[in-house]
Amino acid sequence: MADVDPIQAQLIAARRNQILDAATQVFAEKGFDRATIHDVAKAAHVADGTIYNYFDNKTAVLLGILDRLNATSQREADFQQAVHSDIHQWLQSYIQQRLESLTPAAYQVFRVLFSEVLVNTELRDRYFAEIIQPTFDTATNSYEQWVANGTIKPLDPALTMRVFAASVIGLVLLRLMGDTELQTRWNELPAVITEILLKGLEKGVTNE
Amino acid sequence: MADVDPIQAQLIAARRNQILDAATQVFAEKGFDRATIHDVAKAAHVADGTIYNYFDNKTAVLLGILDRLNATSQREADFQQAVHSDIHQWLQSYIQQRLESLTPAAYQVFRVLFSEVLVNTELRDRYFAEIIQPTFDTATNSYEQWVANGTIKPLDPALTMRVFAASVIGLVLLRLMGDTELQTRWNELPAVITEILLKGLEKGVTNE
Amino acid sequence: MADVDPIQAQLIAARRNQILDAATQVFAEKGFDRATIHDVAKAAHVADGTIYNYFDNKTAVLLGILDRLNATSQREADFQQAVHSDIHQWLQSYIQQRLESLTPAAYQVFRVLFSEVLVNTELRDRYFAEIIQPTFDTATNSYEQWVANGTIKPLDPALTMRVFAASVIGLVLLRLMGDTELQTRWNELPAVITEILLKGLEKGVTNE
Amino acid sequence: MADVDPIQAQLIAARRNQILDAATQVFAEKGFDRATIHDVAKAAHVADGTIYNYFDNKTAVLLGILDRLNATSQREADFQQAVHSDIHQWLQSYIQQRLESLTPAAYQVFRVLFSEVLVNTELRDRYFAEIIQPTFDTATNSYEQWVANGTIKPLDPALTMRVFAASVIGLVLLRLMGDTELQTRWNELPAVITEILLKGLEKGVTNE
DNA sequence: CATGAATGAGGATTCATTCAT
DNA sequence: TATGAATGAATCCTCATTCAT
Repeated sequence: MADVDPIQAQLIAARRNQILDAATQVFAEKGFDRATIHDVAKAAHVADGTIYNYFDNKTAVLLGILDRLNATSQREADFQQAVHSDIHQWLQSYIQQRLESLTPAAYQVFRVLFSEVLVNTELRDRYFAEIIQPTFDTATNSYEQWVANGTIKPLDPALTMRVFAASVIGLVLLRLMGDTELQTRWNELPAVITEILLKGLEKGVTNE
Repeated sequence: MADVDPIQAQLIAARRNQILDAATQVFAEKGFDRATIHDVAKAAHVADGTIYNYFDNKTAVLLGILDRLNATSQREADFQQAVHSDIHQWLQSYIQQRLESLTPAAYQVFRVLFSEVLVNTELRDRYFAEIIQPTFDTATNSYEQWVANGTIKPLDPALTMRVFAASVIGLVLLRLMGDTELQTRWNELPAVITEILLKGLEKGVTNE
Repeated sequence: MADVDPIQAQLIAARRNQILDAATQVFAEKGFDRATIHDVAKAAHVADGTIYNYFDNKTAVLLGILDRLNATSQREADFQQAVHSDIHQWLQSYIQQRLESLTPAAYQVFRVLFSEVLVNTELRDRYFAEIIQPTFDTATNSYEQWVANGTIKPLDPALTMRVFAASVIGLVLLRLMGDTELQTRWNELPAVITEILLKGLEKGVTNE
Repeated sequence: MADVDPIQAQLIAARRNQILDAATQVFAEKGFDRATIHDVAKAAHVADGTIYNYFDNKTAVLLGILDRLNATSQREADFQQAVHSDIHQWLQSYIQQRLESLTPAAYQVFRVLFSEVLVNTELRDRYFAEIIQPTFDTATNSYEQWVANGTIKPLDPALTMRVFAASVIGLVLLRLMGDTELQTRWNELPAVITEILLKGLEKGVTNE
């Protein structure tokens, strides 16, 4: 009952992650409801009961996946702060991050999360409050600075950022839905998106 | 035992639709797996067993929802054909249709469908083959004509159309995820999207 | 509501038999419980509900099969009476009747009946009281006459008759269980049985 | 994860047998289909779900009963081998075994088995291939030896052995059908059967 | 009488969760 | 802590039966 045994804590964290990795995989393949705790336990190479030493119940495992994503995007957001002064850099960085960081593992996380978020009010509220909303707030902030800079058209920041985010999220969704074209040409996308989005926004280009 | 009694057929179709309406509602609220046949039956004001007079099993009800969507988008696609000659018109029409036609009922359909499609391989394949792929094929076709017309930059058609579609689908997804900003300002979007997307694509504007 | 319209009565009887024929077939193939009323209705080329115009419930259909068998064996028993004076004739007649009359249809009746009788107390009691017991009583009666005649060893009549009956019933059972040897050589059996049973029973043969 | 933990294995076997005992009892009383898993679980003093830790489904429980019978008769058959040289001994042994070993428990097994075998093709095939056919093969073999010995009439072995078996099986069936006469005088039967069957078969007696 | 759609009780099966070892 | 057998509530689905047409 040592309050904080660092070795112990690391072991616990490692086991939690082992279970979350397995759960992500399994949930993505079968969906949260069709996947059983037994499936997850098997994939994590532990006994069914062991899962309950680390999570209160099946739903807590799902929230655990969300929490890890949350922590990850927090770290990424912090990183963002530093490079948001220039829209070109920011967009580049944003799209790179969102698209190129879509490793097979992350891929699965979104599969599970999008799927559940759509039909699970509680999860939806948490996901929106913890991940989406902060992202928009930061982005909108940056956008207003770029407009003030005079580098960007003074379109409505909230809606414009949402169109930006939507195009990226939408591409992820289309890929998750099985679009092979996107899968094979994924790394060509940043250039195309930047071309489409920016060339219509840069002040100097449109105003004669 | 008449092969096709038209009155009988209509009654059957009506009852099927009654069940599909209820199922759409219920599946959207709870998710496909968490919703029970009893829930659907109650919402449709029929007995549990009645569902099975019209559908082989619970999965068939879900596929029934997909089939109706399929029929609907088929009709819409036919309508599209007529007005695709001009990109302004087409984009207007496309975005209007996708965004403004998002009635509360359609809204629910997408909730269920996106959620399931993400984690259900069979459904994903059907959805992609029957709805997404044909849409892309038609759109890519139109795009190539506009490029030939000289009204549009010669970007890669496949990827460009996907960015277009993604921005619309992404907005739907963000709204389904509970973004209140999008919900309240939904009808402002077509103008914003058109502004962002087109101004970067029209040849005369960017060149020179 | 005519009390006895002979034409009507015949139609009703015909329809009842049509249903019982179908039920016999279906019950024999799937077993009473696994067979559904719908199965029977389909086989009888009537609607499900029609069956309930002729029988109170599913069990009553089964009892209807028993009743027909009952009537048949009653007629056969009456016929027996006439020819029971000589054991050779009687045995011949008995075995012929039981074995050779095992038409495919009758075959199915026994399948159903044996199967259900074994695990259905009510049916068992009725079957025994209405068919088996009377047969034994008649047979025992005859046997005692043959003993009095001096043509037969004075073994215990009740047990001996049961061994006789058992050998016949047992052969039917073995055949119902799928013994192909019995199936192909079924008509050789009367001779073999008679040889085995009688040669050990005829007084003159065993006593020097 | 030891491959075979003998203690564990014994516990599992014990629990399996506990369930099979209960199932035999319950199936015999109500019939396979009318008996519910809940009935079996209650009789076995376990929860419904526990049954499924030991058997794939309800049918597998029935097959488990068959398998135990199979194992038993295998052991009995081995025992038979030793004493089959003399027909008197063999018949004595065979009838003793078949009739006297009809304990109340075995009694129940036959009730279920006969009942199901009659209307379940899959079970019928297995039962015949695994139990009946081997018995006949062994018996026919012995019979041919006795004929060669000159102690027995050269009747057709296959049919004769079937008449033998049929008389025993038939008696079991008659008893299962509720014949009280057989029930109370069961132990007199071996003598009667032997008398009837053998006296007609022994060469010396009939010839001359 | 014949029909067959509607009913809903009943039952096989699954699976999250507990807990003794 | 790790285990996995036991549990029983929950759910899909079947099917005997009814009844309006």
